[in-house]
Amino acid sequence: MNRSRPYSGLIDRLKQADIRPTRQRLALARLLFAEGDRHLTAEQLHAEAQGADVRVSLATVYNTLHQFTSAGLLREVVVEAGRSYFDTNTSDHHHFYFEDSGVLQDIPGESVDLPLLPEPPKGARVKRVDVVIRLEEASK
Amino acid sequence: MNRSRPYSGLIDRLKQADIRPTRQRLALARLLFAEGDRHLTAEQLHAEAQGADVRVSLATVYNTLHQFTSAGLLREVVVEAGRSYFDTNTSDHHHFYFEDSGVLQDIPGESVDLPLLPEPPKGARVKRVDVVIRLEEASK
DNA sequence: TTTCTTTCTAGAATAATTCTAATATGTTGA
DNA sequence: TCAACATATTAGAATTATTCTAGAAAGAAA
Repeated sequence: MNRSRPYSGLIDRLKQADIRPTRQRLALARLLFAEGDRHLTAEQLHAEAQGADVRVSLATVYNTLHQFTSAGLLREVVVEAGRSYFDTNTSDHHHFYFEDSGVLQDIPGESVDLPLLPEPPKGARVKRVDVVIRLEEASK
Repeated sequence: MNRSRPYSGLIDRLKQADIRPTRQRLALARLLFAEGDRHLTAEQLHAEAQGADVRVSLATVYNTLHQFTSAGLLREVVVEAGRSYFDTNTSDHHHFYFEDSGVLQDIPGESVDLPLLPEPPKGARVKRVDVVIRLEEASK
């Protein structure tokens, strides 16, 4: 990464996705994509932005997350009613979900396979397969 | 099923689950378990109850669905942020989700296997594995 | 610049769900 | 059976996550 132009890569990334690289979209993109794979809710990203002195409204956070998702820069993962996580890893992969803490985590590698995927019903096409392995404290 | 004692089986089922078979719980159980596997939201069950002249409040529908779920009579399935489905099939199985219509459907048989289930992280135990195959209209 | 379009924002609105506290029902023991 | 207690039910208020609205601000184009 080039420290002197921290946004240049992101600007291109947004442009390629046909998303105008505005101040707040860039700032959010930076928080999201700066390092490693992340799984954040809108509230979490909003809080993180506040902490980083990036002033964005929650509505913009939602808008941006949805735009990024439609553009394929993020993937939305639903593991709990009433809360959406946005995953910066858009490749084909699955998740561990720690029910006790609410943490969502990628399952590394190709360690889950679905060799016997059933035929989709007539007239329907498979859009995506979601696999969530729900975990709880071993002591329970 | 014995038509003259439509509740007797259900009463036992609730009692075995340590749930007091009250008027409204029985009525809801009847709607839920009368036939085949079902996937309902609280709102849907509430509406169905109204239609069947069963007067229950929405709060009771929620309470009852959660009690049944904790007792293992139902399984909660989350496929969309902000909406919970309750599945009367509690055996190990997976789902088709028709995104266009919001219909959730069991995948018959054991047609999905997970032969390479990854090791759960230390200190965690697998509580459940959820597989949702998301479908959309083939024409899209 | 000037103009036009898109984006951003605060705050209101909505939807699903949970909470509250008053009332009703079910259960138990005399 | 009925009194006494525990548990359920209810309407409506409260909460939470999210979306909508409409005016202000910023970006793009000429």
